[in-house]
Amino acid sequence: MAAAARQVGPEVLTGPVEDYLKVIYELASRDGVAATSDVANALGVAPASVTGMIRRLAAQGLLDYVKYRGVHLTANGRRAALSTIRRHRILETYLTRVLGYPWDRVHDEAERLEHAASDELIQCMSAAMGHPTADPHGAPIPTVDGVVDERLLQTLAELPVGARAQMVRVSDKNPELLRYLADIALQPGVDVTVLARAPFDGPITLKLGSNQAVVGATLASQVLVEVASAAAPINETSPAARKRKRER
Amino acid sequence: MAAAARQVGPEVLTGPVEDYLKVIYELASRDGVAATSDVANALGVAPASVTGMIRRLAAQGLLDYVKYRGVHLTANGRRAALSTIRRHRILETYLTRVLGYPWDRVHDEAERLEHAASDELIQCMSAAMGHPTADPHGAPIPTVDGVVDERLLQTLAELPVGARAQMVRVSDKNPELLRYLADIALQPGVDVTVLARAPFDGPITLKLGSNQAVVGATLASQVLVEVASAAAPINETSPAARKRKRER
DNA sequence: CCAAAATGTTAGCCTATGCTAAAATGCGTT
DNA sequence: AACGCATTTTAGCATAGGCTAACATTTTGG
Repeated sequence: MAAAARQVGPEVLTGPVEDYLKVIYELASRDGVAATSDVANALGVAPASVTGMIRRLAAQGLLDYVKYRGVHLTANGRRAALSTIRRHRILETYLTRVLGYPWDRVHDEAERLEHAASDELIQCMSAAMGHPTADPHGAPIPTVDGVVDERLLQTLAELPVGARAQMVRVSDKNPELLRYLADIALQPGVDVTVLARAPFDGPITLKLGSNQAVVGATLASQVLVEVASAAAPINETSPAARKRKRER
Repeated sequence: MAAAARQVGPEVLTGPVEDYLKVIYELASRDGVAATSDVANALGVAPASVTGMIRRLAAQGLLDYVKYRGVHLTANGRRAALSTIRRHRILETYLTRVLGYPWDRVHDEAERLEHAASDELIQCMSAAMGHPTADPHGAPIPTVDGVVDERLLQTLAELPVGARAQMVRVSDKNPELLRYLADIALQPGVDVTVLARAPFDGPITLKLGSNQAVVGATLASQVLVEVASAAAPINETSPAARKRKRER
């Protein structure tokens, strides 16, 4: 037996196991359950490998598994997943904010470090930054006790012409996209106004500060925003978000 | 196949492989070759496991192996080992200097992170500290091109009464020892004078700044020092150091 | 409502790393 | 020079994680 390992209750989690739990958490928080093929796809492994791993994880009580029906995490599994996600996001934030690591590359680095960094170190880094609540891509950072903001957001593609919103979040997994977003200054925290939309999912014209940018529908659908209505309640679930949830 | 991996030429090095190369480098730089049982001991694995791994590493051209005669690294193996050691020591230094991580615990943390951190990240950290040349325990940090100060040092136990020296280095592997050294303020950089020595490897009385401390022979033999002669040549090899080399 | 397509699981295999027990080798001492 | 002890290697096996090919089940479209 080789691989680095992490304690969780009496159990020990290897790097690959942490990766499985993480993607299952993410898939299942969208759809309720994670499908074998989606997990395989997210991890870049064969579906058969996922079935094998899932059986081991179910035996360890980290997830519930009904053959042919997908999986979801148990309380233990969820706790472990959130711990890994916390490590990942604190690392991304630290690398970006403190070390000036380029934001399109922090993902890969954090992806490896998250399995090696102790919770104590992560706590150190978090404290050094004044305990940030979101990573550089806008993803919420779970607390040590596993509390995380799971509110659903609208995508830029859903906004009507004239809408004003704040850019909140984008996936950290696509370096080219991230570099482009940095180029046009469309990053978490900035204000966006939709100036025009071409029909049939055509390009969307945006006002970004004093500049304008025209973005395609593919890009727009990856950018999550929060409509700039006066004092939006923090746990508000928008109609569009509910719709998205049902549809997946 | 699981485990994280690192590129080195066309080859890929897993965490365990990096660990083997590291301890073989350290053992062989003392004795010329590393013995199977010493490697097994250093890594906490069975001797038979070492034999197995050694055969794979020899096949990959990372070390030279003569059955029953021990191993030493090839140029490739040495390069890989120094790269890992560099990562380890930069990490230790960064954790201590920047994050205030306790010096008796940086070893374990760095031991895991060294396999996950990219050379790019390590370079970032090194730059952020102004490219330090020694880690918090006084161990020299190899440069990116694999140059490292390999000069041999005297131990505190070897100093005659009246000698003045500078504490240079101590192993990072013993947390209790490190905590105790911090307690008595015997850390890299401080000046030490030997005030008295009891016979038969008895306790040694030291002057440390304005304080005194009495240490046992076991501790003294783990603390490496440099005699405070006026302007010691940097590559000087003391008679005592040569003697140590022969004896091992 | 049923057959084909899509999805998921099983069977059998591979590699890396580890272990124990037994056999082989090297070395210090007489 | 040889014997016995310490060291090292070999043989055989285990576990985690991965793969492909074949089989099973679910979903979907006619």
